[in-house]
Amino acid sequence: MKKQYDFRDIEARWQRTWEEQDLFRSTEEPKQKKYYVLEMFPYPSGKLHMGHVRNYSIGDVVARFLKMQGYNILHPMGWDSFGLPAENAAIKHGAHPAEWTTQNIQEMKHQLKQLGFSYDWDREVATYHPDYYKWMQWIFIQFFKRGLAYKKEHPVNWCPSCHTVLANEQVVEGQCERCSAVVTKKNLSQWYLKITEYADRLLEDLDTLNGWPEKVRTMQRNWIGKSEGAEVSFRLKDRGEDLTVFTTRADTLFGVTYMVLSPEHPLVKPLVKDTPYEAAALAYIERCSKMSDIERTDTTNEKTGEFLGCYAINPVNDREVPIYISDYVLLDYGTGAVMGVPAHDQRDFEFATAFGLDIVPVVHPEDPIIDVEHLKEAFVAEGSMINSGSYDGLHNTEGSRRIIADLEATGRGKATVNFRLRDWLISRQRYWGTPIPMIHCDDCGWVPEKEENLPVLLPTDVVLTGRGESPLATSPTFVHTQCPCCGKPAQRELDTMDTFLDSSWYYLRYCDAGNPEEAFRKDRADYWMAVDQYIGGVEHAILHLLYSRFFTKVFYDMGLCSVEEPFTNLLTQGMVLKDGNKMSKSMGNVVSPEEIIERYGADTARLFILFASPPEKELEWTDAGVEGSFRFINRVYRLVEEMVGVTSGIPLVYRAEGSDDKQLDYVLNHTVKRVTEDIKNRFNFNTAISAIMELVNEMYRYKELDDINLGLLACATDRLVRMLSPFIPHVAEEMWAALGNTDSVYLASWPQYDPSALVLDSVEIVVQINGKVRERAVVAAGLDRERFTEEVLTCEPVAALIEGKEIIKMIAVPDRLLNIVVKA
RNA sequence: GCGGAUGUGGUGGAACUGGCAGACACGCAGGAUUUAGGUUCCUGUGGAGCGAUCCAUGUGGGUUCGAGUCCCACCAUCCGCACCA
Repeated sequence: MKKQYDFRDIEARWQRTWEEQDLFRSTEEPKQKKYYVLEMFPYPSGKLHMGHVRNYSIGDVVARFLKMQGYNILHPMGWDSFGLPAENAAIKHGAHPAEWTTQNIQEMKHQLKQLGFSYDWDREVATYHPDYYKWMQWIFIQFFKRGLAYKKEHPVNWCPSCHTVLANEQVVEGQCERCSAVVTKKNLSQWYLKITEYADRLLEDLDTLNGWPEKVRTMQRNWIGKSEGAEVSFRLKDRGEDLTVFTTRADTLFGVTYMVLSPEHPLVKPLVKDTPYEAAALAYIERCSKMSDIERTDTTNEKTGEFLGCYAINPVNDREVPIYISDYVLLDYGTGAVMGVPAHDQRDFEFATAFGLDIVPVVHPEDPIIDVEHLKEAFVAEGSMINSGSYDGLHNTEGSRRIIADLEATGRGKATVNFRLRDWLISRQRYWGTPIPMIHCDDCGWVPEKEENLPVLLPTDVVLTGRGESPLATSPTFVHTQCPCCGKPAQRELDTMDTFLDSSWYYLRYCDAGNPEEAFRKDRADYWMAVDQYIGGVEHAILHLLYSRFFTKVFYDMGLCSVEEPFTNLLTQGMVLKDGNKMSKSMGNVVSPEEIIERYGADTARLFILFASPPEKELEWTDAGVEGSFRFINRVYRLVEEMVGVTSGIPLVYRAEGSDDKQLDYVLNHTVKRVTEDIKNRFNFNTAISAIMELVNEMYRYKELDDINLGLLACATDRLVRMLSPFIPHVAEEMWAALGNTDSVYLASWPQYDPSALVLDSVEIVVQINGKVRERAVVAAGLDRERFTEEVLTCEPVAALIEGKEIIKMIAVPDRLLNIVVKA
């Protein structure tokens, strides 16, 4: 151990040693309790940013701590390596996306190693590797075979100038981000996964995820958006067809005064064909199709629409109501059609007001202040039914039930459930993704590639221009193939998969990475799954986490794994800020991990990040704070360096004799207790570190005393280094070795505290008069309520305090306080 | 609009079950060491007041012997969803 803290030497040396010893390699040990720590794998965009460092520092503390607690740890890392940035870089610089990606992976892997994270690199996965996407394709085929993948027409954002499909993020204010042409819509046949079939389970099982933040669970609940109601069929006047609507308010059926269809509803054009209303309706539809989604869904818009010149007949009272189209009705929710009840729905109220339609109240409020006959806004609360024939007088929730039952009896309606969640559109008209392993044959339709032919390799002979529909179409070798069914000439699917598929099962691949025979062996997945602690940014609260849950449930149903939920505990870490703002190139406030590692070393970077803020909160980056963490490491280093000289050869046993010994003994054991609990129960690394700082301060005080107990000091030093090792592993390793240990501190056990050292002889307590602190007193610890009160009252200053006062009552909390309530 | 969170010194944050508000650190001030600066070590540091004391956890109420913590109302900021019938 050098006299000076030389982080460059220390960090490089120990990283090499760990690698040589294969220290972080994990294997299945059926007899040992396991713990799977997972951090969200990065997109290899170039270099690590501070958000990554924070994410992985948190995970590394958890992994190293639980390892020392005796768990068999799985702590893997990999690369979410398909995606648009690589493709864009390729178009821009002419390099192949694979080259760009591989280079970035190398760079970032190097940085991760520089930070000393305890990853089992033998289990590294990269989604762009054929060994990985082979199994991605296999999984897709299983979904297809189970009826969970299907094709459907869907409009995409289309830039008429670039002749290409744009992702939503590439559309800026309705214009192409590259050429500013006005973006239009184009219908393409695309693949979907039937996540809606799992909507109920995805919703219900959220209740079992107690280890998730409530915020994330709520976000998922809202995203799934279950609503219970009924479908009601209205007959179209003078036509044989029905118009079916979805409503959650069947109780308001008697208040229907009009109907609205979404402009894109398939019934609209037939209804107006060759009528005087056709021209206006088509013009309105045209206008809507040109609006961006943001414009169209702006709730502050005035309600617009067109009358279609026809009527629907209300099944409950045979009333004829006019039919409109309006953009406030969405095609892909419910049936794409709505019954208009202006009295009890604010949107309908606005529409009826704008078009001069009747407003018929059918629910009477309990609140007499509201005049239902002259509403200023829709009345949406509960009440009793009026103007509703035989249902009058019923409470509206009961009325709703009865109306639905009666509609079911006459075949005019049925109770249904609707979800906000839509099926997952997974087709991407991109190159850099997993090819969808499907083949179209004129005779057999869509058939999957034979499993023995997987992977369907991503062709390299494509031309990336950023133009055209699907880049794979430019490959001369890819498109044409034979039908796996009948052997006739057939064409391959030219789209690739949404990269969210790749990241929906990578945590399972880690359990059996590199297996050439299977996506993952069941017994291995069963040993490691579920992930005990998942850590990542809250930006993935909905999509990634929902898709992963969906995949796990499908795998469970297929018998591929035994858990229905992939992530038992979830920690969403806060953002890293600088000067109160998110670090970004445009703000010019980016602090790069590189420069911090270069200047202070990885241990300082990790310590600062963990100390400055609890993990779920935002973290404000400050140079002074980094400086402080660096100073603390130096302070510890000097202390241990001195201790190595003083306590070498001293056995780690002691008896605390005097009050100074007892004080250090107490602080030491108390620190072990606090640090253990702060890490294990709360992930409050900041308070764990501050507790260690207090121990260090105490040790500095103690070592200067005349009469010191070397066994105690040696023991304190040993515990100190163990406790620091999850946070600052390199320097801890250096100190650990200097203390005479030959195995890595990673393999050492986590210290235990001695409860008897925490029992104090006496305690300082507080004396309150009427709840205000008036005096302090020292009394024996561990007294019962009566003896405690007696002791305190006989203390001299306390006796003086209450002299001449009339005591009404006393509240005693032994070992803490005595509150004396006196007459004012 | 709906849902969720947050609000404590000059700053980051602590206070876990209602029981000494401000742990730990940053910053600042002073002292020691040093030729000097830096480093290191020590001391002090919420505000007002000479003082005993008083005032302080976004604001206003309430419950309680006692409230940063529990309840009600409000304000501010952030995040998510947003014409979902």
